[in-house]
Amino acid sequence: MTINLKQLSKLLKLSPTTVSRALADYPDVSAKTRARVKQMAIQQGYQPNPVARRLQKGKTETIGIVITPEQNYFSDTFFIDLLSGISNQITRAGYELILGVASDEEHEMQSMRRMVEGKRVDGMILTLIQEQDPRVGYLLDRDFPFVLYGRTRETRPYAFVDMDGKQAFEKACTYLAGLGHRRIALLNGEPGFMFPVGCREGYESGLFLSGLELDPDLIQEWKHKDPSQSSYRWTLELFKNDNPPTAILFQTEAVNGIFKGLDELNLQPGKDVALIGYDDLEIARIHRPSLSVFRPQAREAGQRVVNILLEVIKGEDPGKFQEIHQVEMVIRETSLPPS
Amino acid sequence: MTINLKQLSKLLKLSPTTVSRALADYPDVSAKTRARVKQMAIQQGYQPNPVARRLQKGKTETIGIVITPEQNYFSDTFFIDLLSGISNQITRAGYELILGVASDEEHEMQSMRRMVEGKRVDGMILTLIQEQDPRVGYLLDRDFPFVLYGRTRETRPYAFVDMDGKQAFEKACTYLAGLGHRRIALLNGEPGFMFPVGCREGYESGLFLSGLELDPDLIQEWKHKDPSQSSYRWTLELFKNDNPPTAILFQTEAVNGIFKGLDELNLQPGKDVALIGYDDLEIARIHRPSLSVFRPQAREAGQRVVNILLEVIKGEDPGKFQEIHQVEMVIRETSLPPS
DNA sequence: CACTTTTCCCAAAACGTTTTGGAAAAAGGA
DNA sequence: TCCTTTTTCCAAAACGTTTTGGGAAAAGTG
Repeated sequence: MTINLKQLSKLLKLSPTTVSRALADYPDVSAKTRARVKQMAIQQGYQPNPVARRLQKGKTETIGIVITPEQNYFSDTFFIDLLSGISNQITRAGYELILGVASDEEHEMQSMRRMVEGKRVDGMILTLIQEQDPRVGYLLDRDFPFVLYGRTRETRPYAFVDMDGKQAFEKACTYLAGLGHRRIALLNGEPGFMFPVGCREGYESGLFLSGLELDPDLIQEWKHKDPSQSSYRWTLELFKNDNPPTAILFQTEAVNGIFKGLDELNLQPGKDVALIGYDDLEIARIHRPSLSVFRPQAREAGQRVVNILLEVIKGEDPGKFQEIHQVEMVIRETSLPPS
Repeated sequence: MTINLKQLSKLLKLSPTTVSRALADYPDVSAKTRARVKQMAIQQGYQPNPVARRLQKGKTETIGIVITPEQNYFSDTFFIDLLSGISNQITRAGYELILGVASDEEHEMQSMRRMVEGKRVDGMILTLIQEQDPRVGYLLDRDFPFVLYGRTRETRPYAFVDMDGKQAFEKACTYLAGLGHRRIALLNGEPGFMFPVGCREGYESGLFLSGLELDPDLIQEWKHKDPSQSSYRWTLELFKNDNPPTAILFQTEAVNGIFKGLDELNLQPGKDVALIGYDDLEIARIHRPSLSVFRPQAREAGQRVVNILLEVIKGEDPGKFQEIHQVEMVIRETSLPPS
C-alpha cells in the first residue's frame, strides 16, 4: 500500500537517486526511463513521504493560522470564504494549513509562538488585525515570514492584503448623500482593531465630499463580544436625537441589533431609514427588505494572501506586497432616498 | 536561535544520544546530568525539530479535519466550539491539526484522500455525518484511524462521539405536552444526514409517550443550503392547516425563517406558538423573547473526540469508543403553555 | 579480592527523502 | 582512431531526531 522510494527503485532496477530525479523532472534522466518511472510510480500509487522530504528540504511545507472564536469572527460566510481561498491555494502548492484556536489574545500569541519557535510552520497568516498588533512586532523582530489580511500601525515594511474599507464607506456616504440624505449615522466596529479606522476615515471623507457636517452624536461603536446587543441599544439611543438620522452605515455583523431596534421604534428599514452594511452575510440576502451591502471578495483575497506568503517564504521582500482590494457595492432594497 | 540536538550536546560535552534520552526522562541517565541537560536546553531555547522526530518515529503527529462551507456549518458558535475543543486537546498532546476546506462532497473526499494516502496525518476527525457516509467506508476499508462526531449507518465497529438528539427531542416533546400542547410540529434537518434521524425518533417517541398522535402534516424538512428561506416558507404553509400547531421543534439554524414567518402571520413566538430549538446559538439568547433551546457541550465533545482518536491511533479497538452525550435543556421564554 | 549487578553513557543505525559530486557509457568531432 | 563532449546514471552524504545494542565504570555481593 504505502510503497517507498527504495522499494520503488528496486522494482525498477534503478537507484533511488534516479527515481527521485525522474519524478522531479530533472533533465539528467532520459525521457524513456523518466516515463517508465512515472508510470510505475502511478501504478504502485507511490507518493513521496512528505515528512522525509521536509526534513531533507529543511522546510515544513506548512503554514499556520490562529483564530480566536471569542471575537465571533465566524459569524457567517465571510471568514469561511477567506479560509476557503487560503486552504485551496495552500493545497495547490502542496503545502499544509495548520490551525490553532485560541480562546483569548494571550493564547493567540502562545499558539503562534508554538508554531514559530517550534519550527512547525514556514509562515503565518494573520487576520483580525489590531491597530497595535503585538503579533506583527513579534514576527518582524525575528524576521519570520508572514502576511496580514488587514493592516496595522507599523513603520517597518511588511506584506498585507487589505480591503479598501475607506473607499467603501466613502462611496456609501456619497451615494446616500446623492439620494438626498443629510443625516447619515455610522455604527462602527470596536476601536483597537484596524478595520474600523478605515471605515471612519471613509465616512468622514464621504461626508466632506458631499458637503455634510460631521455630528459626533451620529457615531458609535459596537462591541465584538456582543454585536447584537450593543448595536440594539445604540439604535434606540440614536433616535432619541432631536434630529435623527435618515441613514445608517455599519458592518453587517451588527445588523440584527439595528433591525431589532428599528422594529421597536416602528421604523421600517429601507423606507424610514436607509441602511448599508459592510459584508454580504446571509441575513443581508434573506431579510425583507434585503440589505444593501459591500461584498468583499474574501476567497480571492485568501488566495492572494497565500500566493504572497509563498513568495515571502522564498525570500522575496515583504515590502513589495502591499495590496488594497476594491470592494463591490451591492445595492438592494435598503438604500432608497429619504422619505 | 534555532539550536539543534548536535549543537546542544556539544555544548554539554555529551553525546546526542544522552541528551535526547535525558530530555525524554529515560531512567538510564543520571539525575544530575538530566538536570544539567534540561537546564541547558531551556537556556538555549532548544526544541527538538518536529519534522525530524516525526520521520524517526514514523508518525506525523498530525490529525486532519475537512470542512465544507457550503453546508453552512459555521453558522454560529456551535462548530467553532467543537473546533476549539479539538484544537486545544490536540495541542496538549503535542500534535498538529491540519484543516482542509472543501467546496463540495467530491472535494471533501479528495481532500481527505490527500491527507490519508499522502501520509500527512495519523488520523481523521469527521463531522456532519451522513446516513450513508462514503468517508466512513473508505477509512474502514484501509483500516485508517478516525473518529466521528456523530453516527452513521455502518455495521462494522467504529469510534464516535454523538449528541443524544433523540433523547433531547423526546424530552422537548414530553415537556411541551406536559404544558398542555397537543399539536406539536417538527421542522427537521435535511434528510440524508444522520442527526435529523435521531431527532425524528425522539419526536415520535415523545409524542407516543405523551399519548399524542403523529400528524405527517406537522413534519417538514429544511434545506442545508438555505435554512432561513426553506423554513420561512414552511412556517407560512404550516399555519394554513385547519388545526395548526401550538408548538414547534427545530434546529436553531432554522430559527430566522420561523421568526419571519410567524411575524408575517402576526403570531408571537412564545405567546402564540411555543418554540424549542436545538443548539444554543447567539440569536437564541439575543432574541426577545429569548429562545428555549438544547445546549450541546461542543467543546467537551471535541476534546473527547481527540482523546479517543489518540487511543485509536495507539492501536486501541475503535469499537470500544462509542459515546452518546446527553444534552442540556435550557428553558427560556418561548416554551410557555398554550394560550 | 573476584565476581556479578547496576548505573551511566555512547557509537551506529535507522526513518525516507533530496542533493552533491562524480563516473561510466554513448555520441560527436578531428 | 583518439579525444572531447554529452548523456545517463548512481553511491554517498545530509537533514535532525530516536532507538538499538552494547560497553565501561561504579557499586554491590560473597
